[in-house]
Amino acid sequence: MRYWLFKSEPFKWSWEMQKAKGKAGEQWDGVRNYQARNNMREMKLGDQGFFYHSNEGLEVVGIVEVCALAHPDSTTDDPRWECVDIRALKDMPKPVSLPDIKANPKLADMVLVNNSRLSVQPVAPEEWAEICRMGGLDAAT
DNA sequence: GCCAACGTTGGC
DNA sequence: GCCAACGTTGGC
Repeated sequence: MRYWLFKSEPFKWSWEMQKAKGKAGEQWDGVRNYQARNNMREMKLGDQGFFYHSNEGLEVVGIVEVCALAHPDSTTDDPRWECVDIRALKDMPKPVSLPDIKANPKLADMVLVNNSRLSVQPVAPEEWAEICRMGGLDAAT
């Protein structure tokens, strides 16, 4: 299983909205960036990801799970763009903020720190475990 | 609201 | 295929 990070502006698509979709989940549409799309193509069912609020909040607020493989993005006719479906799994007991992440030497290599503009990013297992720990989650569960 | 960083586009 | 111009993103 691999780990990812999904970034969204809460104005546009917030964690609350994602949770409201429940188990059915929702397609992660609107991505118009090749790197982000390629990341989504590599996702498998059951892969997990952080849900990060950009622009406002600037923190990891929850954990999601991939519940549909990459398929055409229904919000565009352009066949280049695809997206996966994700569903909310659980809240971060304690949201992990960007300053917290930047302040942690173990997370210095995170894509979030070094390429803040990429909206769908891979997360290394060690980084996943560290952020779960910071957020008050046992990484094993 | 500003500005830096990055990705994409298009002319040559 | 290169590179300048432009648009968008996102942190501050």
